Amino acid sequence: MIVNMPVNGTGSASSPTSNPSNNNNNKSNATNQNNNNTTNNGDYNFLKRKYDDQEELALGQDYEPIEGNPWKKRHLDYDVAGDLQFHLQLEQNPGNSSSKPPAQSTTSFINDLFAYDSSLLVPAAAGYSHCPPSSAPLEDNGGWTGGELLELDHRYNSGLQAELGQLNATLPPPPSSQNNAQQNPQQNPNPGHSPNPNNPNFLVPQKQRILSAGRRTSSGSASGGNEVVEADFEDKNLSWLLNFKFDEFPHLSPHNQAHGHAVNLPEGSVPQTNPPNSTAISTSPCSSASPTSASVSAASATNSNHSLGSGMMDQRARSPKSSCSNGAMPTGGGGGGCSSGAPAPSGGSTKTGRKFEELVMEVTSELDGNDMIVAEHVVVEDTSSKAPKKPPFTYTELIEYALEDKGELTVSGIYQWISDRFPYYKSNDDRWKNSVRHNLSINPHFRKGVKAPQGAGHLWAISSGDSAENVLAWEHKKQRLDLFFKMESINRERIQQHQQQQQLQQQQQHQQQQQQQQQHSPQQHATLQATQQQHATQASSCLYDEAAVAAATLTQEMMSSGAGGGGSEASQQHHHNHQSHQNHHNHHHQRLLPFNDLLSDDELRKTAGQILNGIHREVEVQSVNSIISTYHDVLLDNDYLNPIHKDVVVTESVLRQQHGNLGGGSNNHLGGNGHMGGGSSQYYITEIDPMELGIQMSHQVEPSEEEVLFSDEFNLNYFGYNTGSDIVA
DNA sequence: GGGTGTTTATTGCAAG
DNA sequence: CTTGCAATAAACACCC
Repeated sequence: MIVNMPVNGTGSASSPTSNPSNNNNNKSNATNQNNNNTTNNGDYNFLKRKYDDQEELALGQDYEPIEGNPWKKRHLDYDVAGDLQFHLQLEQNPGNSSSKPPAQSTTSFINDLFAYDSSLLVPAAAGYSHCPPSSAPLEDNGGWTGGELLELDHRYNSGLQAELGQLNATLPPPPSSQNNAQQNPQQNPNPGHSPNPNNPNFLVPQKQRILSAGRRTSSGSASGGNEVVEADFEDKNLSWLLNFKFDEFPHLSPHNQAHGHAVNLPEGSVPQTNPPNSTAISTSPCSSASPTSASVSAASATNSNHSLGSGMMDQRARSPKSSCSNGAMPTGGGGGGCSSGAPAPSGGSTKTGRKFEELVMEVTSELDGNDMIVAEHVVVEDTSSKAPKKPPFTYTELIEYALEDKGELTVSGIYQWISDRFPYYKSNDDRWKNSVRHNLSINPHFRKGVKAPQGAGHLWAISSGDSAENVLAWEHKKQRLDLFFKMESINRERIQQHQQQQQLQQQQQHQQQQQQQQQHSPQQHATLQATQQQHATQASSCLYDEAAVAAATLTQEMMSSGAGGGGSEASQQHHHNHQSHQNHHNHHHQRLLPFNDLLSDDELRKTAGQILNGIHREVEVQSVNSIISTYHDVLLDNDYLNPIHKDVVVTESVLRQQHGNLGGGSNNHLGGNGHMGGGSSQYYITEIDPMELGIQMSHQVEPSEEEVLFSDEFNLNYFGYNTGSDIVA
């Protein structure tokens, strides 16, 4: 790894990493470092000692002061030797000690897509049924447990990892003969240049999804996928998608949003109304949505060859291993590990056999409100008899949520934030707090800021990281959190419905019995009434489980912050009466989602372009491998952005000739070579001439059909092997 | 003394 | 089986 971090004239405040004494594990030295930190306002130990001796960053060189989370401009380039050089530059001076980065352009864009996401997911497929209907009795193993969420996350990532593996094969070789990248000699005719921006295949998946995202709902049956899906016709070069324009998606324009970005729905989709069965969809508690997600050294977090990062990304990619933290964690056990050390480990079961697609559909169709069949499959979990379940989030995530939400918090503030939202951590057992402190210390993702105004301790914040991958990674995490509360909310709603049904039945029975008892003893009637009252009381106690409290807290906080700016820590702690807030869910959702920092069309387009182009040579990476893993990991892991079937893309990109219309198309630039096989539907370019777009096709000589079909992993993945298989997420 | 911050060690799990 | 990670426990030191 070769890292070059030139100083860019933005101050010379010292940093811990510039202090050689920090590179040891001597405890006294560590303490000294802390002392030093506290004397310097901009001296954050964002690169912790644990990793100092592991990373190969030029620690002796000057680092930028990270005070105020300055945006850093990362630049990737090759040096004369052909090695990748990682440049880190400040785009602007840090303003003050505030941890919130000033710019949210990228985030805003991602937020658009994120909000967009809910309308992109495939409606519930008819016929699947893996859960008891809503009328089923409450069961302990029903509902969405943390394990399920993890499972969902895992399956989601696993599928994308496979996709990533195929995509990697399409990446261009590095400029030199070094073997630090996966190479595909068929690609990138200009190996001497920066790797990815000129490689259309590298970019297409994202563009493709976004393109289809904007038009999916108008496609109708285009995603049916009955027809034989054939390899993309126009070579492995999918640069035609560069024609993609955001102008086609007015809903992505901030000018079309009255108050920030509401939940954007693609054209033709039904605006979300709060369906009778739907519940308050928790907005993100991290409304600020600062794109400061991953480690300041995102490269470290994504470089598989180094353990510099704490594994935020890895953790996400391997979320199942966090199963020890979910509700299905093994009970009992002893000692450390993932066993019970937490306050109240609860039982529960996982549904590992459940298909990811089903899970996604269940969750997301609640968002759409279009298919309440899905809601019928969401099982209610009666949590009244159990201690709060451990949330399916790692301590790192919890801390990150807290810090992203509040910007800066003391340790006690982090405690408070977590315990406010997760009653699991309300326990008197403070062992988890030790873990929180431990995480803060060892995880370079968190940085210790200035001393707290009062009391002991310091303010903690997220280490800066503005790269698109970090933004997307954060969005992914945020979505997970939203998903968690969402499902808990749904679960809670179901409990209520169930109780209402029960009460209704009881009332009916009561009336019937009353009629009957008019002919019998009045004493029996009184006994029956008492019994029914008792049941009703027990049922009502089911309402306020962990999720209820958490969701209520979030909702109230969102409402207050949306009305008058960010509330203080002390103002967030009202947990009651959450139901009343649900009635105003939609309004809150629009108002409170972090879409306030709007961009102009040009900015939006530019930002989108940066993301789609792999940040265009400004990717924070340490090697070509890192480019691959970083970019793909994040973008693909966040594939929820555009889970659109290729058919939709092809059809709506005017690349498909309808059944029977093939052949003889005068606008077919590729003529008869467009035939991609014996299938009944064929893809070929109709009106878009890549050359007109200034796109140089990778094959100047038309390849053979077989070559086109089988030489490109991307096409195989996206256009060859997925016949009729809808990509759900 | 309690809160905070750091470090080390251990354990269990999942993935390779 | 190895490795990496998260969770947990514990010790220690500093600060208020």
